[in-house]
Amino acid sequence: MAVAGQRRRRKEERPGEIVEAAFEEFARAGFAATKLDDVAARAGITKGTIYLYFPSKEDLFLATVREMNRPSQENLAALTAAPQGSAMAILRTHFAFVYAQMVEDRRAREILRMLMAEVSRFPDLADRWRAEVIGPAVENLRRVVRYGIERGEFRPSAAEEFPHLLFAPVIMACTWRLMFGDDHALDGAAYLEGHLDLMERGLAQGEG
Amino acid sequence: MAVAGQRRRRKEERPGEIVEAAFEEFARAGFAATKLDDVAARAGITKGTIYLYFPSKEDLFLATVREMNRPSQENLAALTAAPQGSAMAILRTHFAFVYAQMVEDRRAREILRMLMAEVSRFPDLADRWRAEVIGPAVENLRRVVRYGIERGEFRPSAAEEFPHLLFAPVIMACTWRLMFGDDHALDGAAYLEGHLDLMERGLAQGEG
DNA sequence: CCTTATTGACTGCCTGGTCAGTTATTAGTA
DNA sequence: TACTAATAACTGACCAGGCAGTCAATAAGG
Repeated sequence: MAVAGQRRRRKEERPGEIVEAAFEEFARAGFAATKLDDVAARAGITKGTIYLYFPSKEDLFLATVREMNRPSQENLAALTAAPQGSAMAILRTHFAFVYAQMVEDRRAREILRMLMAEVSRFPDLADRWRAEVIGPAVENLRRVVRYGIERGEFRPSAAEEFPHLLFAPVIMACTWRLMFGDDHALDGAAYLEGHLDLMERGLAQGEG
Repeated sequence: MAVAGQRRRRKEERPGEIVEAAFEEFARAGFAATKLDDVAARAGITKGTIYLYFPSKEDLFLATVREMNRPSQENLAALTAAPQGSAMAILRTHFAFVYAQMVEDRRAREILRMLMAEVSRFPDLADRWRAEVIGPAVENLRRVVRYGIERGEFRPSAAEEFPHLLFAPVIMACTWRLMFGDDHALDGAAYLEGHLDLMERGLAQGEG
């Protein structure tokens, strides 16, 4: 067995390790300012090795974003199940999960930052992200709203056309934390509760 | 009088022209990827001239962000006047203005993008922005919510602690447009109307 | 000993920043 | 008004350093 710190042949693990290191560096410095030497150092290899697995810096960036998106894509499937019970209860569960995923988890936030920063360099990346991740998420949310309306639980509202309005506080919290850091983050539990409360009142059938 | 296209001495106008050109380039390419030669070309001068007015690329970036923030800062003052009439009416006017300012105006959106992309490089920039621009805006919104509660128009809600929740759809629309382009922008008027409608229902005193 | 994953020194290009020189402008003089 | 001198805004050629990408040499594994 090879000694740690020495050269080892690891064809299988390398790409994942490189992407992992690349994510940290891209998130820290942005695409242009990231040095492949630093990525390599973080992965415990040298720059040359990166080029055995990725043809260019741009390709490495693309691979990184795709890889980091995978968990949320996979989790989305579970949420698309046929709704039952109170629509509001579904929304509660849904948003509790989404908060944990997008606001609390640093990686998801950093992906948002990276995409926003680099869309002009990779226009098709944003398109794919919308088509594969965001679009379905919006559609899923819309389905729950419709379900609530059919059930007589919700009134008809703009939330049916723009489920984005319901999702907005998540993006707000995400952006806030990205910009002002963990120290100034909005209090997670209270904020989520407030979000759900306002949403419930906003959507509810009421006052006759 | 000097002929157009020839060298001219313009000590007064230069800084503004350079900042203007820098904004376009920074917005297009981000901080690291922006070339000062391009900025100079856009401003109709050469790189050397930039260094007569700004000591470094970083200083130019800072000056650019500050300059672009100025209009929204100045407009904010006008909105902080003593509230009167329906609180909801104030919110309507307020958000109509904010939409025009932040969602429709490309420059404000690009500022958001630039700040998000580069905050890690300029931590004090984010701090100042929060202290000077965002903080007062949140406070202003909170004042209107309190006014509405005192008036018996609004119920007590999380919007008092987190006015962010009311502002969130603006950030959402802003972010959406930044990422997916003008072609996929959310329909401005209908979206704003939906935002206001949900907000009104969410905040309103009602159902006894 | 053969294969191949990995290295690390090397290249060429790019770009932030410099500075000696150039030219428009203004002030001074007649 | 015409000419000259002094000033300083502006230029552009020029470094110096950094970094993406290359490749011949090396060493681990079978």
